[in-house]
Amino acid sequence: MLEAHARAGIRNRLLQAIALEDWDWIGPHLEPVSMKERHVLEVSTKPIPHACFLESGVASVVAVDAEDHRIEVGVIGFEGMTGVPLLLGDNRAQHSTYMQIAGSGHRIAADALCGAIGKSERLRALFLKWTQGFMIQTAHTALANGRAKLEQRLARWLLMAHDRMTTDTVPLTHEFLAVMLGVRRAGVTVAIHSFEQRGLVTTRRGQLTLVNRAGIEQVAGSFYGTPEAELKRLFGDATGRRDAK
Amino acid sequence: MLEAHARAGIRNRLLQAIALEDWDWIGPHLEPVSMKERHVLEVSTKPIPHACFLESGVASVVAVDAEDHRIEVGVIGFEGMTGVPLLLGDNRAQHSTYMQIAGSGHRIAADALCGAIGKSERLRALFLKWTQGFMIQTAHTALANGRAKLEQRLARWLLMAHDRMTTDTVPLTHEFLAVMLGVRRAGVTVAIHSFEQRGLVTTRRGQLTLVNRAGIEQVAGSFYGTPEAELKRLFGDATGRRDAK
DNA sequence: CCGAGGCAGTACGGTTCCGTACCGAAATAG
DNA sequence: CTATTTCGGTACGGAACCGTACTGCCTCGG
Repeated sequence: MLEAHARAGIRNRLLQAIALEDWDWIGPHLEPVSMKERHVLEVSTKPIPHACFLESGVASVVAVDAEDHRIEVGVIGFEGMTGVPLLLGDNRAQHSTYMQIAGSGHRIAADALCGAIGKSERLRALFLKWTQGFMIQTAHTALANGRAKLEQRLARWLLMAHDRMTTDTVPLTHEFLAVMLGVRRAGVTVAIHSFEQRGLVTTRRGQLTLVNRAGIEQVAGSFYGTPEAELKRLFGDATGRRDAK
Repeated sequence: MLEAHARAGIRNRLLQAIALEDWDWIGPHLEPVSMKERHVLEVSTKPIPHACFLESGVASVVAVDAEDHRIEVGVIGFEGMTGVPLLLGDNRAQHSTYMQIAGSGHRIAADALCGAIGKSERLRALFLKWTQGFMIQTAHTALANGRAKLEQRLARWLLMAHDRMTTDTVPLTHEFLAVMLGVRRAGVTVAIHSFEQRGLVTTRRGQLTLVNRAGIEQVAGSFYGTPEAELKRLFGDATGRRDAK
């Protein structure tokens, strides 16, 4: 539960963008949550209990098929929300969603969210705009998966994670990066090693630090950037790609 | 323009699913269109003039990036509609959309569509349900692009096209199939040749006929089927995967 | 009926990435 | 402080697919 006066500390871009008149539909239903890495938000084929507006951390949306092939189809941070199907009138999760990098946020019960967007047209429009941004990200993930090389995809992933973090260090093992990208763990190791030798990142066991963001952007090329630019277009410059340091 | 009494001949699943009370928001604004292959419906970065409810034919939604990498991220036929961004409050096309297989349908001006979903809650819910189905398809395209082999992806594409056609013959060159899948033209040729030798398809210059759909489904494995099953779940058995013959 | 252009078949070296596996090093638990 | 687990580095053969290119055939327009 979060009263109107508590909005000041909010970092989530979607909550920030809620009009004052709409806040009462959402704020009182928000419940602060802190989530460790691998915390599960949605399970494929099961009902979605809550939507979550992240304040920090990064969530992964992972598509799964009947033979258990998996791949990440989207990344969500403080710029957005989980539970997109709820916005489209579906209460079942098609994909699995879990925290890839630990963080916190505010969750709202599925019913409360559906009620809110049923009451306020403006609120619904805001969330649907986010849905549009997320769809674009998924489409460009499909593009990268089909056309980009491993190094480009890894660079893209690191940049997307970095956009959603306050530090430059990604606390992830090669194994998990490999699962996200749908490639071999060993392939990730080699790629990271190459990045390191080029001075783009430094590594320690279980973590990786971006030291030359511009260089990583160069590796990713145009596979990174379009969804970020579109989010800016949809929401204004406050959201989207963070400037290189 | 299509009056209420003209609904009888409609084959488009979404138009069929419109409640009688809602028909007046849509029907009078519909304009019949016939479109050849490669007819352009939406151009990346430009405003979307119309949404289109297909009666026949297949449209491809193709994501493009700044360096002109392209790949198909979705297929639309008589089960759905083009112009998804309009439903989410965005009037710009992020992707290019064009007819891959010639067909006909009914189009509605962007303004009229937005007006209609603004007036009828039920109508909006219907179209958003389609949006959800389309998102699932895009996500599974990302999955297939990242994890499936060329033959599996080709099989998946043929099945998705077949679901949306009334004949078993796909009038496409290897070149265009290759563009959709984001692979070499020569790679498609070899894969089709393999299909042919296994008795799954027959080919002529510029066209390909499915003769053993079950066999093709076996090749695609679980990379095909999930979005189709979800569409069934969302809309009932009338839509979705067509039974094998 | 013939010429031009589009399309399919084939080839070949090269690259990327996979599947698998092994080992040492680093963190963690007891 | 030691034992156990997890993680990263490395290796190797092989499969999949690429980029490129050449050729012959089919189809359609004239």
